[in-house]
Order: sequence, then C-alpha cells, then structure tokens
Amino acid sequence: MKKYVSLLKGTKLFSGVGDDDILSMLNCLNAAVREYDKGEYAFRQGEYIRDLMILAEGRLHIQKEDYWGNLNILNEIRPGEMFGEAYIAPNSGTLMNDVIAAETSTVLFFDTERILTVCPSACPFHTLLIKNMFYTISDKNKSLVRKLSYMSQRSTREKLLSYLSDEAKRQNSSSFSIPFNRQQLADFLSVDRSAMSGELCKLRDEGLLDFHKSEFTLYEV
Amino acid sequence: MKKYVSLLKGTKLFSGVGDDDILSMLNCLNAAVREYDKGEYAFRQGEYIRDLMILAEGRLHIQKEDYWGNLNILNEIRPGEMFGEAYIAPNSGTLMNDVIAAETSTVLFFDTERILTVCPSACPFHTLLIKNMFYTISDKNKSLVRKLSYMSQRSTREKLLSYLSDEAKRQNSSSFSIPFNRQQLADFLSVDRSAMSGELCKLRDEGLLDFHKSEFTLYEV
DNA sequence: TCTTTTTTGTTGTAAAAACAACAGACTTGC
DNA sequence: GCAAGTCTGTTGTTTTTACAACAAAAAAGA
Repeated sequence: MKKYVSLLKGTKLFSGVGDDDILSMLNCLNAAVREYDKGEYAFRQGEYIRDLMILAEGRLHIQKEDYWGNLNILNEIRPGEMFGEAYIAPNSGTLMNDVIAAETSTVLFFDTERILTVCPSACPFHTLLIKNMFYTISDKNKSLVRKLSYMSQRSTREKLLSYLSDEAKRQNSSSFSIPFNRQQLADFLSVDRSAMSGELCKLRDEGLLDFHKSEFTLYEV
Repeated sequence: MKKYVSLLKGTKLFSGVGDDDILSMLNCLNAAVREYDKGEYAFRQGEYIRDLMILAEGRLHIQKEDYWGNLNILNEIRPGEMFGEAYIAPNSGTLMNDVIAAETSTVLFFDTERILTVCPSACPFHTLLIKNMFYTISDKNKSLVRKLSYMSQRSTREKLLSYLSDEAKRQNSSSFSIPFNRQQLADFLSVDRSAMSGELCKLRDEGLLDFHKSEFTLYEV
C-alpha cells in the first residue's frame, strides 16, 4: 500500500492529509488493490458496485454498448481520478456501463460504508476525508451541469456561444484562453470539427469575437 | 420551523429520520428560512453560495444569461428538491446562474459546514444525514451522466436509440414505458418534436421498435 | 535548417434537422 | 354527448450539419 501514498497525496480525495495519516486511513477504510491487464474488463454492465475506486496506474475506458450492439466510449479515466461515485447509494441499481482497461491498470478500492460511517476516535482525518469526498462529487456535479448547458443548445453556433460566454464569465475577462484545440473543443461540444471551425470564422466575421489559436476575445454586440 | 417537518420528512435528505429528530436537527444545522416574491431573484450570477438549500414551497427557475444577453432557462426546482449542492466546495467559485422565483417561494437554508462536521454526541442522526446527502448528490450525478450520454449523440436518431436502449436496460425489459410525452421527450433530448416524431416512425417502419403512446418495445435487429 | 506531422481553415455535396403549418386522434371538462 | 383543448403524426421548405477532401499554417523533430 505504501507505494500508492504519493499518488493519493495528489488526489482531491486525500488533499490536506499527511503521508502517515494516509497510510493509517488506507487500513481504516479497508482499501484493496487490484490489477487489470490491457483489454480486460474491470466491471461489466449489470454488475453491482458499492465501492469507491481510484485509478492508481494505467488508463480505463467507460464504455456503453446499446441494445443493438453499438459501442460508445463515454469517458477516459486517468491516474488519480476517482470513479464509481455514482453508484454508492444502496438503491442506485446496477452499473449501466462497461469499464475496460485501455492499458494495464491498477485500481484502489475503498469501502463506501466505512468512509461515510465515522469511527468515533481512531481516525482523526475522517471528517476531512468526508468533506473532500463531498467537494469532489460536488465539483464533478458542477462540471456536468455546465457541460449539459452547452450540449442542450441546438446548433453548433449556440453551443460555441454558450461555451465561450461561460468561459469569459469564469475567467472574469472578455479575453481568455481555452484548454482545447479545435478537435478537442469539437469533441467536447459533440459537433463536427470542420463545421465548428467554419462557424467560428463566421462569428469572427460578424464581429462577435476574435481568436488566435486557443486565445479568444468576445466583443459586445 | 415545525411547519416544514412534514415536507422534509418526504425529502431524500431527511429520509429515515423521525419527526422529532428532524426538528432537533434543524436546530443543530442552524437552518434558516427565507421567502421570495414571485419574480424576485433568490440568487444572482456572481454571488457566493455556501449553504445547501431545499425549496419548501413555490417554484424556482435556474436561468442563465449569456455574454450577449440571451436568456436560457436551465432547470425548474420544485418543492422538496435540494439545490446549491454544486457550490458547497470552498473553492467552487461564484454562482454561474441566476435563481429566480417563478412563484412566491419559501426556501430553507442549511449550513454546509455543520452538516459535514459531525457533532460528537449531540445529534444521533447526523451520520444518517451525511449518508443521505451523499446518496442524493450521487444520484443526481448519475442522472446527469446518463443524460449527457444521450445528448452527446450527434443525430436525433442516435439520441432516441441511446435513450430507449438505456430505458430498456434500466427496466430490464424490451417493453417499457417512459415518463414523457413526445414534447417532453423532445425537450429532454434537446431536439425538435416533429423531427423526432418522424424519426420514431421511421425506426418503427424499419422494424427496430414499436410504440403506442408512451409504451415502447424494442426488437432485436 | 529542412522535413515531417499536426492543426486549422476552406470548399462543395449530401444528409439531417429545424421550422411552420395542418389534420386526425385522443382527452378533458362541462 | 359535445366542445375545446391537447397530443401526435405528416408534409414541404429552409437552414444547418456532417462528411470528405484538400491546402495553408504552425509545430515538432531530426
């Protein structure tokens, strides 16, 4: 377990917890480790999950196969990321997706019940852990809502405007940079790259905004 | 405060807590009440929020105005619903949306810090409350991810198929009913109703599925 | 510096969606 | 049972998007 302490120190879940305390918490929480070969299924649709997981090494894909067999990669998990938090409620049903190792991967398992049930004296950092876990899920929630607000726009143009407008607000400036290149932005907004590129230029020609690479500036009317 | 006990008893947050205990918890949590007139802003974009809120009476709209002034209603909050959970983390920044009372509304405020910091002896239901809060956010998270997986499909057809396929899985049957009429389903998936209606009929003619009103059946191949 | 690769903008075409308008089926209230 | 209203499917037109293919610009590597 000791080898994972430095990784965990950098995660949101254990932020603010010292090395020694992390180690004692891993015991307190009944943490387990499991390794998956490349291409191996970590979890399958229909399974029950109750633990909370953190990816230690490797890369996982959250995939979904629909009724007619069409495959869809929903998300990629990278080291340090927490997952499974959507299934901790007792009545949350079975897993809706497959989780497959895109590379050989190591996963840490935490007993949710132990996290949420405070041990009265033994573990002084338990309250901090609960808060961290809360903040992490809360943050995830917020970014999901945000993304959903872009995606629910009907046209590429509206998606772009709502995203860029939001970024300007978030960064509190009409000039700002985005963490995507064109292809990544198109993927993020679920639109076609070339169509999006064209739309961006149209918006620029209409005088609504300007850009150079990933630097954008919005203009009033 | 007493008048809100019966409402709270029905919420996810207080599920499993008895009447008397709810009342004592309201004190323990430093709960506050505030009423908003119809049309009044409960919160504005840019404000800091740290409390967790539950709507007791009325109806709230979560709205967003973009850089160029276009208005967008993102969500409607109904009595018993919790909101503000995306902003409980200390570094979660300021509110990205406006919250406005669509009707005269009563809101209960809970101190997040007090919820997350366990009082050692005074309040026996505190652990239960923490769990409930967790489960609630976790559930919300799950439904957001689910919706996002439909919305990230490019075409109306794919959105329909992914949604219906998912419902069949959830209800564990190729025949199932959905909680939407056509207009609501179109709004949920952010597509045009008439185009969606046409697409549904096309899918039926192709032999992929069948439907009567809100009852659907999926066919293999 | 020169070459190779990646990124971005551009164009034309085919497919799909939005929009509008309407008619029949179904509900609801009286 | 009737009238008013809502819900659903249908059609035609306009707009938008996806797709494919390519060229210029920028970045990365040798």
